[in-house]
Formats: sequence, structure tokens, C-alpha cells
Amino acid sequence: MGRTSNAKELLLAAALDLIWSRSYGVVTIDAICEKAGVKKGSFYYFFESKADLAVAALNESWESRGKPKWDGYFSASTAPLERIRNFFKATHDIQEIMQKEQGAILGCPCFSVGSETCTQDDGIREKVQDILQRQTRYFESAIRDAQAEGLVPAGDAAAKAKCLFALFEGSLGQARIHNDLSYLRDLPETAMDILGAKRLQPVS
Amino acid sequence: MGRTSNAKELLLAAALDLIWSRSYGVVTIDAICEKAGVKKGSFYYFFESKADLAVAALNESWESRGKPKWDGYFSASTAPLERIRNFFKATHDIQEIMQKEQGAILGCPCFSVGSETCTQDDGIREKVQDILQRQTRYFESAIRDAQAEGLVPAGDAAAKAKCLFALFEGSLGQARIHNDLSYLRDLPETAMDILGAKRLQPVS
DNA sequence: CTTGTAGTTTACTAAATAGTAAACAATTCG
DNA sequence: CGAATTGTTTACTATTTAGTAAACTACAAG
Repeated sequence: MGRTSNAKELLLAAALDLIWSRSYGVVTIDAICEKAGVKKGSFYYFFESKADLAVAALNESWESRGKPKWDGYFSASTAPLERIRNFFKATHDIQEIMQKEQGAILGCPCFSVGSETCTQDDGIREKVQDILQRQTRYFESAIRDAQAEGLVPAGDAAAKAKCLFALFEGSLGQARIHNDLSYLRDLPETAMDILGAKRLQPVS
Repeated sequence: MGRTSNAKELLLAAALDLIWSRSYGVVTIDAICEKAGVKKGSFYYFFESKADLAVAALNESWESRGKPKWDGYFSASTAPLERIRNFFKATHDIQEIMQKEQGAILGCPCFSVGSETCTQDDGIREKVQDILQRQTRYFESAIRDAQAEGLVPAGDAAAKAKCLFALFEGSLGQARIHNDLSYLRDLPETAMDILGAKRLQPVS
């Protein structure tokens, strides 16, 4: 019973949008409230602090948008190396759309916010670590399947997954800093190189 | 003539230290002044703004510490692939020392600050782009030399360099977020995989 | 229709922060 | 020495920001 509201959702969306396009530190609670069209009193009704909101926004974004996407790309019904290639291809295409629509390549909010706040706020750091580790496990699982099928050499799948993930986030970071899509173009082939997958045209 | 001072250097050092260990956005001019032991009036005597100081600090850090190091690792008197392997090995070792001394792996200040501020401040973005592009060229040059010596397959050296740099920055970012050195351990071998360098024990 | 609950709004305080102006102090060159 | 110059300090203002308290409003269940 009582009054109904979508203010919480509006605040989560506004926060993610502002923090992603600018940065965590530069975005004020007032700015988030203004963008959401919600008064500050209501903000403090739903959240304790900006950090609290950021954690909730990252979580909400992962659960409702990120996870379904990753689940799709890394579906077990797709061949293991195809999952990885498709994912990296999609990374490029999604950021391409973002550049066209927003005028800027914004990369991965989780990684950007994580790098910015990890020495300052434990709550955000833990949530970011959690999401990034979940994402890395998609790679890990696909690599294990590829190894089981003899598509790539055996080895430490977890370590390889960390490398692929580093390539992924590093490329997105460069694309963001330079606002340049070309940093994302070779991702699929580079990933195959890292995994030691046989090329169509053998190297030597 | 006139009064002498090292306040400018103190401010540059304090700013880099604080911004690197925390973030650009969270560090105030007052905090930088306090850390440097310099009054705010003096700050504004030397710099126009925090962004102005940040640009100067990044530049100073690159010129006096970064560039000499990179010049050393990528010396033409070292074999091309050795340059890259040594560099990545050193990346690990330097961050290991940092973790022991400071309690945290801080990664690359240029990339962190760049990702944080690139949509907000043109001055910082341009300086960061400049430094990152210079660094990428060290890879590019080493890759070209490796290609000329037949150590790696021919191909677009600039594109490969971007990939190596993405691996580098992505790994540092993960190491920072998780405060975990293991993200840096496989860098040398992964770099060789990306370049298609022949392994000691061939893959297949 | 009334009552309790969920959410909203306004108006405020206290603190932090950027930025300035002008008097003051040290250094060196003529 | 004594200007001219370079850097320092203090004390200040104006603004932004986080955070709060309490009155107010809409809704839903009984």
C-alpha cells in the first residue's frame, strides 16, 4: 500500500548515464537528481549516499542489460571459439552505435568506475570486482570447452581468460580515451592469437 | 633574480602522487597544497587550475621518469622481442615493488586519469593521448624490427602495437582493481602469442 | 471513506571548495 | 646599499555540495 513511484529507477538510470559519460567523481548528487527529475529529499529516501547509488546502478545495469547479453554471446549452443569471436565483434558494433548516437565511445562503465574508485570506496570496489569476475568466467568456460574439443592447446584456462579480459578492457579504454573505433577492430583475431587457435591461413 | 623556490616541483610531485593513488576527481587543490606543504596562494601563482597542474604533472612524470625507462627497455641494442619481453617483465616487477611499498597496485596514472577525464577536459585528454601514442610507438618500432628479422610474421605493425598496448593497460587496470599481481604474470608470453612469435615448444 | 503507509517537497544548515587581492619577504643585480 | 623581481602568506568571498527535518500528498486496503 501507500504511494507508488518510479523515482528509484529514474535515479539508477540517471546515475549510470552520467557516471558512464563523465566519471564517478565529477558527478554530483544534485546533478543526478536534476537529470532524473527527482528532488534530493527523494534521493535520500532511497539511497544513503552517492556510493550506495553507484553500487545499485552497476548491479541493476549488469542484471538487466549486461548479463542477458553475455548469456547470449556465450551460449553453450554456439561453438566455443565462435562465442568469443562473436562477443568481440559485438563489442565493436555496440561501441560503434554508441559513438554514432552519443558522439563518444564510452567503453565499459564497470571497469572505468572500478579503476577510478577502487582505492577510495570498498562498496563500489567489491561490486565491480564481482561483476568483472563473473564476466571473466564466461571466457574461462568457453576456453575450457575449446580445449576439450581440441580447438586450442591445453593450459591454464583461468589465466588465459584474464588475458582475454585484459585485452577487452584495455581496448575499450583506449577506444574511450581516443574516441576511436579502430582500437576495437582486430579484437576477434587477436583473441584467437592469444588462445593459440589454428588460423585459417597458418602463420608459418 | 628574485626569490627562488621549489614549490612548483613540490606541487607537481604531490599532485601526481595523490591523483595516482586516489583519482583526479576526488583530489582537491587544498589537499594537493597540504601534501606539498605549499599555501594555496602559491599554487595559483604557478598554475591556473587543477587541470593545468595535472597536465604539467603528467608531462613532468613522463619526461623525467617514464621516457628514460622506456628508452632503456626498448633500446635498439636489445633484440626486438627481448625488448618487449623485458618491458612486460619489468611492468610486473615495478608494480610488485609498488604493492610492497604502498600497499596497493596503482597501475598507469596516464591511462587511469585519461579514462576518467577524457570526456571532461580537453587539455588533460590531449596530453594523455600524446603520451599514450608515444608509448605505443615503442611497441610499433620493436614489432617492425622483429618483422624485418623474420622473428614474427609480416603484418600491420601499428595495429599489433595497439593490441599489445591494450593488453598492457587492461592488465594494469585489472591489477589495480583487484590489487592482484597475478594479472601481470603472464604478460611476456601473452605478448609473444599476440605477435605470433615462434614458441620454444611449438604449439601443434 | 478513513486510516496507515509510501513517497514527495521545501527550506534549511554546515562544510568544503575554488578562487582572489594585497600586503609581505627574500633574492640578486646594478 | 636599494630597486626590481620573484615568490609567499594571510584573510577573505562566493559558490557548490552533502545532508537533514518536517510538513505535505497520494494511494490502497479494509
